[in-house]
Amino acid sequence: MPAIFALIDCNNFYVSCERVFNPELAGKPVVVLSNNDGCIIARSNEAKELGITMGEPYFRCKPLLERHQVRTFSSNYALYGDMSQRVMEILSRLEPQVEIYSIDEAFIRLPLAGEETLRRTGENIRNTIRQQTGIPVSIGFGPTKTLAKIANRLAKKIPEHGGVFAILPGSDIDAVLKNIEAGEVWGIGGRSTRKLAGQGIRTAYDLSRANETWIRKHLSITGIRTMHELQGLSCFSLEEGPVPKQSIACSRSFGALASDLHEMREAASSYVSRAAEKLRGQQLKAGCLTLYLTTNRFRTDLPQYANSRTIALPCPTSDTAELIEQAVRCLKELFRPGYAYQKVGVVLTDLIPAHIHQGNLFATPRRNRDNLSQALDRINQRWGTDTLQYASAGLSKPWHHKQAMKSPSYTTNWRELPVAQACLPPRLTVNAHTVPET
DNA sequence: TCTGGGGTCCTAGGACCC
DNA sequence: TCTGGGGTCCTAGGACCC
Repeated sequence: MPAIFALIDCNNFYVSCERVFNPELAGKPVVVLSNNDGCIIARSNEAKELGITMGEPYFRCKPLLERHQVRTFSSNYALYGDMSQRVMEILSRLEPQVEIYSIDEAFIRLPLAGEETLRRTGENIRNTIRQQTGIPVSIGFGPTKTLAKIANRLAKKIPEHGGVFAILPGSDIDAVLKNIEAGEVWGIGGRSTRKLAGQGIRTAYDLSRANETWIRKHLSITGIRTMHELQGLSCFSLEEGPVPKQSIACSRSFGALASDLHEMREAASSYVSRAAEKLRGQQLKAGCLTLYLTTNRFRTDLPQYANSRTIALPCPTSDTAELIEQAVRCLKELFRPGYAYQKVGVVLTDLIPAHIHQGNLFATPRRNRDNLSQALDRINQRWGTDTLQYASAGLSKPWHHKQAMKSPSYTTNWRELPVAQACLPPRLTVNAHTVPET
């Protein structure tokens, strides 16, 4: 049966999450900053209109933000992650075939139908999500994922579409593609855009009619797929169910540049702990650990150094202590005194399911500490991150990143629940903020 | 002074095998 | 003087995504 794809995309997702619990932000310019309050990663439409660009360093646009009284937030991933889960659950209730593509996007696949039917389906999804979470979404339909992405962009960009737009097979797709720049196409980044422009390929339409041999040579097989998708030939299928991860990483920029091995060791231990927690959360073990460190590449006035080291673990593991031990070994090898470091990070790879036990003939067997890890995770889930942690991660954490303007974790922390006030009879106020006895 | 973090896929080239 | 062909695996680097 012929099918059609739809892309459901939350509008300005992080900003919308902040607005759900802070209605006075509606209609005002709002931005959300990256970790460490480094740069802009989400903007409300009002903020976009002020000319604030994606990825712009905060310190550079700060005067503009202040001049226009733009409400500025540090990123609050506990909130965004939880809101995302709610949106995806609703979508999965409404539609049988769903692929969660990112924190704020999902593809669905549904039987091909007429424009009116699709519009009604789209509006129903849009209204249900809006009503049950407060998050506004846009929906684009298309015969391929790439075309659904373009339809979504148009649903968002042109207010007359009311947040839902369909590109139907058999319709005048070329006319739509002629108004889309090549660089706006999913999978065509900055480098490819420049290469294409050199060949006079400027629009999505041009790309759909380009010379395949040239595309194959300069944009590889992925470019060919994108080209076919623009022609309406589906090359990317719907990935349902969780796709097993190839790697799990954790890294942060320091709040201030660090040149002390002891501080770096604490940070590395802390990131390893987080990565190991994720690993166990997905019932995986890692066979390989990479540690990397780098100075601040923007500080050209300072000496630069970046390096990484990868080691195969004696046996695949998810044990925090063991991973910390290996990471610290790498760190000591990589660390050079005399540099101001900006970041250290850890990547776990060669992931295998935790229930597979592959021994190593030459390694000294380790005590199985799965029970310890489980207890650790349960305590931290129940009482909050880092209630219990390894001492090597340090307590004062001077390297910790900035997060000066974070909103409360409204939906994931009992102590930060929003306060609802009912003022029914005069002078009687009910404060519904409850904190469980601990 | 201050510039994020976590992922995926593809390719070319080297090393190695028979 | 002459020096194959076919294949795999690994890695680093590039490009892209949100």
